Amino acid sequence: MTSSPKPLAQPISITANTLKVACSQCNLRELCLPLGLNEQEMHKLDDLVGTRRRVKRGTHLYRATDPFEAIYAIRSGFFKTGVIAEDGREQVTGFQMAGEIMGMDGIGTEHHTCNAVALEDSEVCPIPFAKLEDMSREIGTLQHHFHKVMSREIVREHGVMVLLGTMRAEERLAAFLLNLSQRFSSRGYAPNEFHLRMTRDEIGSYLGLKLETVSRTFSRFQEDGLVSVQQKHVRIVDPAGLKKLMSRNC
Amino acid sequence: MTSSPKPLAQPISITANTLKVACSQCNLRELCLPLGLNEQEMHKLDDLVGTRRRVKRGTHLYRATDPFEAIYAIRSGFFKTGVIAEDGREQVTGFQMAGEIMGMDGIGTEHHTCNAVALEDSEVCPIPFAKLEDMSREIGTLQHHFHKVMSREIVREHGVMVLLGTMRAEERLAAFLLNLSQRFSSRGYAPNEFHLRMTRDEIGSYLGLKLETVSRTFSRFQEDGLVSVQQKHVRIVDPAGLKKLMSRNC
DNA sequence: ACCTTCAGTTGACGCATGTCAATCCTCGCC
DNA sequence: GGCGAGGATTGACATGCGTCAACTGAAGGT
Repeated sequence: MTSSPKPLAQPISITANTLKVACSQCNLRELCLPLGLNEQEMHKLDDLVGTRRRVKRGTHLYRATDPFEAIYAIRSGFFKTGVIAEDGREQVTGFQMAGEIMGMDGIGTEHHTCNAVALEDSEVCPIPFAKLEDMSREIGTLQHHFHKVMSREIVREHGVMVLLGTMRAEERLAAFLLNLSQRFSSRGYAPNEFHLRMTRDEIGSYLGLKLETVSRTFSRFQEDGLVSVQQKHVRIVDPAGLKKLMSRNC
Repeated sequence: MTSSPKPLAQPISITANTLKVACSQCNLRELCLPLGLNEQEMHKLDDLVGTRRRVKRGTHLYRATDPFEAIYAIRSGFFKTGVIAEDGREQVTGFQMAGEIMGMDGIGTEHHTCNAVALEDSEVCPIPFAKLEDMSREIGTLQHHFHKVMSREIVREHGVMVLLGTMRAEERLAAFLLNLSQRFSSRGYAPNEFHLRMTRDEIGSYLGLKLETVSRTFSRFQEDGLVSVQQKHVRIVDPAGLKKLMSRNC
């Protein structure tokens, strides 16, 4: 159903039975924390990253209030992060895929402030944060790149604020699909055909909509020939049409 | 009209005619970047921070696409930050006051991604970012505190996402007022009486509402005896009532 | 002090999205 | 292979907020 991954630049095969895989050998390194490091620096990073941790679908990688010790690079799989307000309302704050970094919300308060849940069986590389700071003091490239990663998270959230603050349902869903498409694409997957890992309810929470509205909007897109949807399987038929939809009504 | 500032802990008088004022002498240091540094480290930081820059009301501190060179600590005044989507829609992403740090959105792309506009005559302390990274490699405390500042920005934005994604107009405005109240309070100003520096339109943009809705909601709060509003002057009459409003209807 | 301009308030009305409910579809499990 | 449960779809109806418009009030400049 889902398209198979195409290799990224310089693919490197990994022996299947080693749980600990070095950054220097990881085919995600161009998307992940090691970006920009030279050979020697990358090997130092290998020592930093802990052994990989499997997270089964539906289970938490961390929960709000857990003590903060590490950030996590996603080696494979798919996650959602979300916060729960005092009164119990839940808001999905993001969906994360391979090569992305999670857990930076915990630095400020020494404990996590979101929940992170695997939406499919996944693997993460824990990066003990105290050690990351130590190594950042030695390797300027690493320090700078980590700052970039955090900054981009801030900018990503600005984008979500624009979405939630100014867009109508159709525009929100179009923006969501195009964003997923772009991220799958940059990981070597087909940009226009993919499997949604999350439910309509989770999409709705992320987009500030009710699940019924998400479902109806998908149906409308299908009627209009923009996408073809069957449950969680999505094919973007008319990417340009989706883009145009987002810039109308200004 | 507005209450006068009460001194923070350990107030230190500043000679009025020096434009460059050291962090070590700044009465905002407990709120700002130097937090947690010892005497010696603080003096190093003094060399890092550039001369203060005045920003007149209504003018930009920086604009989206400006090359990124420094982050800014607000010495005095009040700012808004916002992004403009491709199609021209504007979304206010935050309001910043003394002691807060702005500009971290620019790290990831080497140029700023928001606009920052002074809502009253203000002063900022520019912190050249390359130098901050250099010094962070020497002073672990500074490095760690900077990471905390960025992390808290991420968490703050999560809060805005909850607001925009799940709250109704009344709840949004109540949350907004209580947030301002808390921040004024921690700067030594009266928590329950303050002057809004922004227009109804800017509040609306931040809260994902139209200015008419903001205005109507203020009026309703006044009828219900929660606040007393006259244009930009706000007095919170019943803080507990506002808080209760936010946790209803879950 | 007056005028101009911009911000804020208020009302009437419409629409997009939420709410409630019934039904259908899929997938995993026995 | 059939069954059960949860996810998804669709319809009918309700409502909160947006839109449009008129009016009021405050601030700033000459």
